[in-house]
Amino acid sequence: MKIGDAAAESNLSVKTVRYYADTGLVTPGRSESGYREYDATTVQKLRFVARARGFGFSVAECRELLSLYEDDGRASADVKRIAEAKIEALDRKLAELHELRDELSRVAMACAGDERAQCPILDRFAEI
Amino acid sequence: MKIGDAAAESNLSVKTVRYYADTGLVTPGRSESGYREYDATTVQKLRFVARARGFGFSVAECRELLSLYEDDGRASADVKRIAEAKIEALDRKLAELHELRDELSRVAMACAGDERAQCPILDRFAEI
DNA sequence: ATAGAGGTTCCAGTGAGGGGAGACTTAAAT
DNA sequence: ATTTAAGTCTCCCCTCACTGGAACCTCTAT
Repeated sequence: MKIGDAAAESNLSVKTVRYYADTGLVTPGRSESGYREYDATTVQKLRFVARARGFGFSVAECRELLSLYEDDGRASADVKRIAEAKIEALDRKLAELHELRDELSRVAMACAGDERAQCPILDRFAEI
Repeated sequence: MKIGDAAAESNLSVKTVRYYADTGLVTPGRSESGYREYDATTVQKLRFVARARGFGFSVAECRELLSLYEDDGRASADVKRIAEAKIEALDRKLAELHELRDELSRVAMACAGDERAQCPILDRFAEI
């Protein structure tokens, strides 16, 4: 199957699928005329990567997960370690964003939001 | 004051301060020899931007906030609107990350994490 | 006089693609 | 059989907010 169908079947854009081939994440064949040719296995890998990306894994992490996926001799512990590191990273990010959100919310609440110039939000950013 | 001191006083890197000058976010003067010259007002603007960036605002948003900060005739409503839009964006991001975190956590919990190949995490990504 | 610290410009790269040009191939409609 | 439309190819520039480095210049201290 050609790239357009492979993209549709994996819920990725054609540009993204081409990018994944360019960076060696998947290796489609080539037709005589030079078109990339995707077989079922390769499309399945694309889908795998699309889902892992959706879970917040970087392309580099997807590469690692994909090689474990392809490795019959893998240990599930290796996969779990990657997932747990990602969960911890998500927790850190969540805590940071939450704190930001709360302080911004506090400051915004104190702002009258009228036609006057006085503004606690700007004051907070300008704080000496 | 020269760029190194301005950077130190605003908790930014020299590279960042130069970038902000290149993109017109702040406009330092120039000494005869060509060095950027930062006065107190300009350093204060750098500090303002550094804090706003720390709150998650993009440089473009900082530009907008900075122009309100400099505008004596501003209405605090304009600032509040920007802040509330950012809070809503943060809420959306938080909800998304939280959902991700929880599902990843559920899936990881189901993984034995041993030397066997069977892995619910990979299964989840490979799901048909 | 010279060493070193700090300044200048410009170029390249990051992650993960998106947009578009110009050339080519393929599939469908006439 | 021909034409047209859609799809694909490579290539290059753009994003965001910087960071790193090279080559060169200026200032200060010894």
